[in-house]
Amino acid sequence: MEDSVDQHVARWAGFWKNEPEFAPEVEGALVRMKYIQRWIDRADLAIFNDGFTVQDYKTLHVLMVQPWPTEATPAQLAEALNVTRAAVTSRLDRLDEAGLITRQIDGADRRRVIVRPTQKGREMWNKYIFKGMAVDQRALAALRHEELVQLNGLLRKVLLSLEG
Amino acid sequence: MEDSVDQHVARWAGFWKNEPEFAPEVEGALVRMKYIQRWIDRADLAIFNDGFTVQDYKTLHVLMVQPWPTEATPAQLAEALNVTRAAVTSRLDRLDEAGLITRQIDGADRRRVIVRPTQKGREMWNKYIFKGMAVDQRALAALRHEELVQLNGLLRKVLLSLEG
DNA sequence: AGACAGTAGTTCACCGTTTAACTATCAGCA
DNA sequence: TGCTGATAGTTAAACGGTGAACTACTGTCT
Repeated sequence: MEDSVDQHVARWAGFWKNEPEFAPEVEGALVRMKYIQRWIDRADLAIFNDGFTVQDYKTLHVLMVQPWPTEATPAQLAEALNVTRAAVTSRLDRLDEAGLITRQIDGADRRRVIVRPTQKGREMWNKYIFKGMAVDQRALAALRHEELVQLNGLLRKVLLSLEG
Repeated sequence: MEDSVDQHVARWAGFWKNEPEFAPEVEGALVRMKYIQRWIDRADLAIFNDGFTVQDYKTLHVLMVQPWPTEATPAQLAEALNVTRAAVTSRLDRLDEAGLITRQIDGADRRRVIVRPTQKGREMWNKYIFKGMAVDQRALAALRHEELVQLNGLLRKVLLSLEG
């Protein structure tokens, strides 16, 4: 059965009939990933309707999933979030304001700031983490466990080549 | 062999040992897709170093891959680009300024604007389209053709369930 | 010890996007 | 024909991000 991407790709193939640079399976796979991502982004957005934004959540999340102890520097968070340190500064300002995290200057290296979740921050994270995972599961619900393993195998192969 | 995502997921699994809501294969697959997407975004960014930006390109691209005839309304472009119509307006202002597209009021419905690429716009698109596809191919170069087909099969299955 | 390059975080100006008005137009209906 | 509600696109203010300057601090080399 055909999805919307099959139609797109078929149309593009018309343009580039004789172009070896056009690989339908490559374009198809990437567009599909983008569509799935988009679907999840929209579903995630619907979860956060109050003052707590999806950026706030993601920032809190990368902090919470740090290896024990649960703490990180702004630079580490910036790397994990794929934003600049400047952006992290303003996000932390908001989280700090809301009492969800604390910032403490590192005694051993006074340039560094150590960010930690407060109790309230942990609770806020807990409130949303399962909703987020539920969205993810709904997104991939069409695949059986065996197919998920297969998918991960293929994606892992790709990622290893990019990371190497 | 393990990639970086295996490590992340293994750590998360520590948190949620007994939580049925946490599905390692689901989280793994989605994070991997995100990482691949991120790698491509960065590579794409490197292609556009002159005044022509990646947004300009993407806007031109979704216009060019329209079914014949090559024309679209701002609203269609906004949908395809996943941005608001307001954002499209400002993008089109730039493209118009640069002489890459034309805007013409639809005679049949004078609220509508029909956007078309100029000859110069077509040439600009042609200049970059193959570079973009080369990046895409490099991203998935680790997979053989047979594996790409398999990957598309799995992703198609997902997308069909989301579109249905 | 003092100079100096390097690093962590913040601040600031700029840019693109969003959200919310606002204008112009269309279609339906009294 | 003239309301009325809906729709397409634009405009304006607010927001979040980037990149570059800036501050504070560290570690090394002489």
